[in-house]
Amino acid sequence: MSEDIVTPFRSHPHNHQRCVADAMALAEERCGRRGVRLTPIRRRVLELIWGRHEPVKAYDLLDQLREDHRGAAPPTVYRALDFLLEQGLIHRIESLNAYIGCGDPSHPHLGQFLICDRCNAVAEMDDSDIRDLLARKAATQGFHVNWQTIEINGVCPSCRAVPESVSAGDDSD
Amino acid sequence: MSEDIVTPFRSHPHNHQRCVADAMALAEERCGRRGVRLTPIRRRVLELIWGRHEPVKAYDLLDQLREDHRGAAPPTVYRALDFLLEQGLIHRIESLNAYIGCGDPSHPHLGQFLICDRCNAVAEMDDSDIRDLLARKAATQGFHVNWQTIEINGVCPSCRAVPESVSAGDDSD
DNA sequence: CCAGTCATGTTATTCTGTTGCAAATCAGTG
DNA sequence: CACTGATTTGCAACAGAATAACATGACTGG
Ligand SMILES: [Zn+2]
Ligand SMILES: [Zn+2]
Ligand SMILES: [Zn+2]
Ligand SMILES: [Zn+2]
Repeated sequence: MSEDIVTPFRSHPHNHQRCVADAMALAEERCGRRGVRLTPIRRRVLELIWGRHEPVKAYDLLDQLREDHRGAAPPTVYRALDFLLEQGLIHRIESLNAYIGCGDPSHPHLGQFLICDRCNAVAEMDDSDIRDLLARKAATQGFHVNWQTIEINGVCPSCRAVPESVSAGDDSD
Repeated sequence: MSEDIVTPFRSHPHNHQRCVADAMALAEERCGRRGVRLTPIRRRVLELIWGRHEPVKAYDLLDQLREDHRGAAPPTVYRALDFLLEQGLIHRIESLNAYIGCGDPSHPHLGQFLICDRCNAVAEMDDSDIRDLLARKAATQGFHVNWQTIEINGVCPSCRAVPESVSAGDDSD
């Protein structure tokens, strides 16, 4: 199947405790298998990212990190983020300068992201149709693709079901 | 035709003087028609962006701007950039924090960008197949699309024709 | 001329991310 | 254990990207 919804919109409340726990377990396992170290700082940052189901900013992470890790500085969090990105455990959302947990770190991939402008929810897809179409279109230009950044902004299902004004941000444009 | 190459890779050297002049003329015309003012600062910034056929950084623009416009400050250039973005005369490349001239400002559009990691060349597409596929895929998630950021990194045709080491950046990964 | 809008000047600040080097920790080795 | 080399962290400074806030100037239309 071409369409792989890695992280859907969390419309119905889910067991988030478990959701995070699963993600952490996957991460542990993956790092073990790869022979890289998911150190306490890295683990904590990943936890903080998963804690919200939204894109998280580096300096927000830093603030939270400082609460129980006195002496944390920008490099602390950026190094952890670099590690997590390398291991495919998180993704960076370029258009937001923010980071989000990867819903399927079992194989490395670039995701395609649906970003709700009202509630900040993000769904991750990993759709081969999209990947392939872009690669094909690029090829017609003689271009060889190494990396794709696909970020789609709009309104998620939950927010569409709601009168404009209720959700976060008064964008009565 | 679905495939619209707005700005192709400039493989053969082209008449860049004219290329810029045309772009400026289009911009003048478009602003006139829209009843907005392409002031000297805005015009200069657009010129500077077109001067290179690459993504240009805001602070590089600022430096250049200062050469003949003493007293230019960050807001000077960011305000000009905002204006040019609004008028669809330039695009912002999110993954680079950089700006590039739009090859077809005649109608407003989001572009899809092919970015060469070796030589920094960028080609702009505005391909309805891509746009539509993404909209369709988003729709299957109940998502309504307002905006798309499509940035594809890789190697452009000219650079593919050249042994790795010659071009900028030693990425013998 | 006056008021209103748009554009610019100016200063400071915030947010985002990196560099460089020293200290600590860890894994393997004899 | 002690020695070594690699990885990770601590720390201080800095660079780069963007915005806030408020004053000033310039171009409208009456
Ligand atoms: Zn969850
Ligand atoms: Zn993912
Ligand atoms: Zn364009
Ligand atoms: Zn190239």
